[in-house]
Amino acid sequence: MVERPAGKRHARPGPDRPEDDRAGADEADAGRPVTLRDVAGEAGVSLATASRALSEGPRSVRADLRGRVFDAAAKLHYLPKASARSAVRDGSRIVSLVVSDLEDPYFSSIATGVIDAAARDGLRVIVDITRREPRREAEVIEQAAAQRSRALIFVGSRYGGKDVTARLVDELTAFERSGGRVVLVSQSGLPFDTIVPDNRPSAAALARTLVDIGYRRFAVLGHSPQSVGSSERLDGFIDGLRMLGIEVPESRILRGEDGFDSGYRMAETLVEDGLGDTELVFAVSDTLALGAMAALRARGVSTPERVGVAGYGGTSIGPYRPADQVTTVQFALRETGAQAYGLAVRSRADGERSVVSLPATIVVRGSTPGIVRD
Amino acid sequence: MVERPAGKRHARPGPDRPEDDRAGADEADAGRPVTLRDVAGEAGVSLATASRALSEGPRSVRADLRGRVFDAAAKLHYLPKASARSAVRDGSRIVSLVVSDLEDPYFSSIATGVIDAAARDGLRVIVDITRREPRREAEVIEQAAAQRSRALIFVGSRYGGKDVTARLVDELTAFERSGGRVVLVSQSGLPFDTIVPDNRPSAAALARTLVDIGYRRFAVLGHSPQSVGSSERLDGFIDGLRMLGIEVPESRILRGEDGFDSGYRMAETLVEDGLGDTELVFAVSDTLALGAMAALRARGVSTPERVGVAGYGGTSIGPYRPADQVTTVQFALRETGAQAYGLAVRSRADGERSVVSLPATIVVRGSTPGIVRD
DNA sequence: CTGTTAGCGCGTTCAA
DNA sequence: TTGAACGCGCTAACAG
Repeated sequence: MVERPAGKRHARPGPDRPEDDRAGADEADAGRPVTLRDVAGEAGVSLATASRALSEGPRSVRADLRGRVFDAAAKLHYLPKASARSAVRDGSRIVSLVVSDLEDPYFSSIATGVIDAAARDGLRVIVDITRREPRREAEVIEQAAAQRSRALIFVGSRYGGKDVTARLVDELTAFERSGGRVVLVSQSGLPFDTIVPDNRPSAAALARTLVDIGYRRFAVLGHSPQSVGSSERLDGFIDGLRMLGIEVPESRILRGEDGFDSGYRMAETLVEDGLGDTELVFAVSDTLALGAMAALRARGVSTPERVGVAGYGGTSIGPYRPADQVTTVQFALRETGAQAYGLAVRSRADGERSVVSLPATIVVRGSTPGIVRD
Repeated sequence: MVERPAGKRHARPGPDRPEDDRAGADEADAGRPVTLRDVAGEAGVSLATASRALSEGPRSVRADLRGRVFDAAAKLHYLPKASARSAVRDGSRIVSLVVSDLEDPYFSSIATGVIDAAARDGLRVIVDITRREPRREAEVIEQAAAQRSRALIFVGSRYGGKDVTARLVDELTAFERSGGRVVLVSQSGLPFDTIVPDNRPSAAALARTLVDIGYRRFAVLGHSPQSVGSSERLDGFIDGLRMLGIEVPESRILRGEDGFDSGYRMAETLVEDGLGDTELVFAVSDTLALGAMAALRARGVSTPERVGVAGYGGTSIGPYRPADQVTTVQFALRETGAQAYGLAVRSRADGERSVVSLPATIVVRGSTPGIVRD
């Protein structure tokens, strides 16, 4: 299974080899990977000295020797083998990041934040994609443990049942036993460091903003109550309006799946049932909002002129015409990734858990030009 | 720098410890990572036997012992330490993937393909983001070599000068010396396995398709000639038309930067200079095409009715109205990632290089309804 | 400040 | 088939 020619293992001259072979260093270059021993030999020092010279730590090695070692390393193209390092140092310089779908801009932005932040520390990131399959999740958590990843950052909420979640907690706990740290993003209520979007307050803030620019009569498109996040946004929005003395009639609150088509259908229903005096449609996701916008136009309701549209998420903003750009609530996703990494590597007391909430920004765009009231 | 309490290293009882401690296995569980030795002890066999029992290879171990070892491993939650494995087996079960920008759907789709394909082999993928900075590129290639990554998949074309490219080749070659394989995606002409989009033929195919559905008079928006890919698409499109006996007048060929705004400006210029009998605007990227579409409308040119618009790339397709969905050339990006991985791990003769070209699909959408001619 | 030595946790020889 | 011993490449302890 290993392709290395047998019998070569002992071929390397021991430490007792003659010292006049400095000229022979080039010839021995035949394929065999360069080790620290080669560098030490080339520089005429011991392994320990070579190791110390090349290590980051406090320099306890004479400058000239240090220089010779560096030269030798450069000449031989020496690269310290990471696995050998972590064999003795313990803990690899790797972080594991688990997402359900890397093609979703939400996740790829967070991933970017994690990777960039880790790179600043010289760490690298293994990205795993699970598609929310519990089996796959278990697999990657186990692999991360085997790899002795310094941390495991798990992004995305799970809609699974109690037992599925319990099992996940077990697996993550097992990972922690292997010496790593766990950070959850978007998944709240579990006994690990956590970063969650503050759905409710931010949806309420959006409501206030919309009222500020003149909207008074609203319709709301929600989706699956299974999704904790989307319910929170719906509630937050409605509560936010209520605080301002505005009620959304029950007949103007629709629920369906997530997705463009679902938004389209819900908006169609809305129009068929009679839009009445509705001035703005809020959808709990941007995709839903875009679908609604398309349906409104298809049904002859001009938007944003007759009815404004607002969404939530801030991820699916293409370079389209201003009137098609949806007002939304946006999260600093790259920063979120960076924060998750920060949580993962910060020192903390044993058993201490942090919960940080993701700050949001209200982004007002072409889809809600506002209404001038007098 | 290492937090492990000093002095614990030699605390573990040697192989000469009494054998009646089976009941004590649980109590000794205090934090220390479980090693193969623990498993062997628990199962009452030697390390070698435990190792063989747990290894995938040809089973040369009695069934009952095998069972005992498995039970012990499960009981102790044993996870073989990857770094120790690759210390002796050589070669880690890790692949490095280098992209310039993971938030770009082009790259995140390819990454998804690579990660999924690797997962099927039980390999995991480290993703590095370089933002096209040569220094960062050099860094991650070096880290990948230190990590002994099995392969390095480098995605995206470089627009750097000759010397920058030469240095990149050197670094990648050094990586190969470290025992890994190199696969390039979108970067052609370098001495490694390569996957490239067939820009020219696919642009020509798009041209044929557009002629098929009735278009005869074209304008073309290109961008920076530094980008090899975009020039090829431009040439391919124009040549494709020429084969059908259609010439694009030089005055209808514009060049600028890439991006929405650039497309917008170029289309403005086009309108100001007189659109004439132009029936379709082809832009060498989707983003450019969307910008052009916006500008046309802003200038009162109805699209797709008066002028159709086509783009290239197929990545920036949001869930918008049909009329805003741009006809384009689309690549199977996930599949490309999977192919790149396949190239990376396939066995091949020494020095053999493959070049595979990325198959494209012409996607006709709302922005080019066609023209009925009689 | 330097060199010698002892492992890290595994897979894999070589005898038995 | 099994076990003892070796070594992968490296860092950390211990002497000099």
